[in-house]
Amino acid sequence: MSKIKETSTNFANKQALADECPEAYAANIIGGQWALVICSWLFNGKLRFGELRKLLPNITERMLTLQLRKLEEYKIVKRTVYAEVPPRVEYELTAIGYELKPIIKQLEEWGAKHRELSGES
Amino acid sequence: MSKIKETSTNFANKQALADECPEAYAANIIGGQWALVICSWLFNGKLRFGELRKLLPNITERMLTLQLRKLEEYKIVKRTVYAEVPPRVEYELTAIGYELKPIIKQLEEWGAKHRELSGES
DNA sequence: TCATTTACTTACATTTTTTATAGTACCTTA
DNA sequence: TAAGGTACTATAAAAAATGTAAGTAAATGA
Repeated sequence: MSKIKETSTNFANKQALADECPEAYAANIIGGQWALVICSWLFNGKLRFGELRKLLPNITERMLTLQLRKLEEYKIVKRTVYAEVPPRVEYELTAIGYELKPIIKQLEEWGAKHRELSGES
Repeated sequence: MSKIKETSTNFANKQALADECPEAYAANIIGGQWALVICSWLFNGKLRFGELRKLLPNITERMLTLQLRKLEEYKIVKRTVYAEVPPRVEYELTAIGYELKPIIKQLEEWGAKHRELSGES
């Protein structure tokens, strides 16, 4: 787990910003490299660790683990472990996680539009 | 300007993700530590460099410059330099930049709600 | 006994982002 | 002549994020 240095200026700045600005608070949570994309896939329903890995071809197991752990910590996803061998672990969005759907959808639309504009100029 | 190493795996991953997922594309653009907050302030109208610096008490001049340059590069903000001494530079959102407003507003609402949930449990 | 499967974990290396500190140019005003 | 204000730039360092490679446990089937 990537430990954050709680004495760093960066940590203090993030805290202060998040305290004042809910959008910065939100960005800290969903801001990793893969978090939004993981959520996007989970909007369609539960997925196993291995399934997610296949859907995100370039992600390493380490990064997938880290991102899922972070999302779990913030209660965006729920992790269910089945006592089987080989192990089976399923990930699904929580209620608050699912509420990201319209936001991500809008972000997608904005991104597509922005790319179009940039491509033309 | 922070140069990106175009031979790194990280660069390739970001590219590939952004190509396929508009939300990842968007996240790359507005994903910096201060970008969203800068945009938030600019929704209310033009601001000078020094005004932004005062509104973001902990930001360094370097970071503010970097973030503004990035936002300018992606046509989110427009930079206007007045040929005066001492210099005056104004920043304002472009049309596509302004279209982030509803998204950021929703993010704020989501963030506030998430924080509330986390505080209670 | 041995390989197989799955979801990790660990140690380490590299890359990217953020912070720190000290400058600079320019004209105006004192 | 000197100080002051504005929006920066240069350089270095610290911190954070991401990537690489290898290893682990535990039951099952061969």
